[in-house]
Amino acid sequence: MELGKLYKCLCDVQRLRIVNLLMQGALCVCHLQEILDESQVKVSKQLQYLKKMGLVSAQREGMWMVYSLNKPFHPLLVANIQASLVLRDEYPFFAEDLIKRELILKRFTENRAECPKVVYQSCENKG
Amino acid sequence: MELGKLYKCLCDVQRLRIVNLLMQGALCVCHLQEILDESQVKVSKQLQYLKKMGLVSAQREGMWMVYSLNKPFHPLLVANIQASLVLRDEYPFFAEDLIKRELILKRFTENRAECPKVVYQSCENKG
DNA sequence: TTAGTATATTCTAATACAGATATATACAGA
DNA sequence: TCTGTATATATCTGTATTAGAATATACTAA
Repeated sequence: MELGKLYKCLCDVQRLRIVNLLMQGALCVCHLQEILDESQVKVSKQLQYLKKMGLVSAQREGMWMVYSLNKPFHPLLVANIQASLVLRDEYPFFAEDLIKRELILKRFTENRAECPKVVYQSCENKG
Repeated sequence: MELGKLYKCLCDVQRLRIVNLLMQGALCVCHLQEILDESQVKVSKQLQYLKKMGLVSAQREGMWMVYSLNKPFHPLLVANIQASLVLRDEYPFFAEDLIKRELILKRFTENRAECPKVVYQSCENKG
C-alpha cells in the first residue's frame, strides 16, 4: 500500500480510533457510533473514506453493515496502533475505546439479537 | 503533540522522506533538494509545513538554511521511521535516501566549504 | 554595486476534506 | 403495506492543501 494513503487514513483522529477498534475485530456502524460518541453521518463518512482507501471492507448482515479491517494488516498500521496504545497517558482514548468495545461485546452475550453474527464470532474467537 | 497533526506531517511521501533524513541529523534545503530530486520550491514549502506543525526548526548559517528535527523526537515518529526502514522491499527510498545522505556528507569531508558547520558537526558526531 | 547562490513568499487555480443538514435506501417485523 | 431501525448519499460551506510560476529576500564574493 502506498505510504501517503496509509497515513492519510490515520491523520484524522476519528479514523485512527476506528482502525484501533477494527484491529480487534469487526464492528457495525452503530456500535462504532456508540463508542466514538459521534453522529451516524460522520462515522459512515469516515468508513467510506477508509473503504475508498482500501483499508476496510463492508459486509451487510440484516440491518447491520459490518466493517472489518482488511487482512493482512499492514505492518505500519500495527506498529502505529501498538505504539499509540503504549502512550496511554497522552492518548488515553485508544485504551478507553477498547474498554467500551469490551463492554458492548459483553452486552451481546446477554442479548445476541443486538449484534450481527460476524461481530459475535470475532468476539468468541478472542476467548 | 496532537496525533492528527503528526500523521498529517507524514501523509506526504516527500515529507516522510525529509523526516527520515532529518532524524539522522540536520540538513540544508539544497541537500534535501538534491537527495529528493525535487524542485527548490516544493522542498522549501514542505519544510515550511513541517515547521508550522512544530516538527522541525530552521537555523540560518550564511547562505544556507539548516533544518533540524525538533527534539525530543516523538515516539510515534521514531516508531514509523524504524518500521519503514525495515520494509525496505516495499519502500526502498528510505534506505536509499540515507545512502545518498552519507555520500553527500562524505563529499563534505573533502570540501568543507560546501556545507554548513551545523551539518558537518552532526556528521562528525556520528562517528 | 553587481552578480550569483540559496531560500522564501505570493498569487492563482485545483482539489480534497470536514461539518451540517436533509434526504434516500435497505432491511425487519407487524 | 406501514413503521422503525440502520446506514448511505447529496448538497452546501468553509477551510486546508497542493502545484506552478513568478518574484522577492538574504547572504557572499568580487
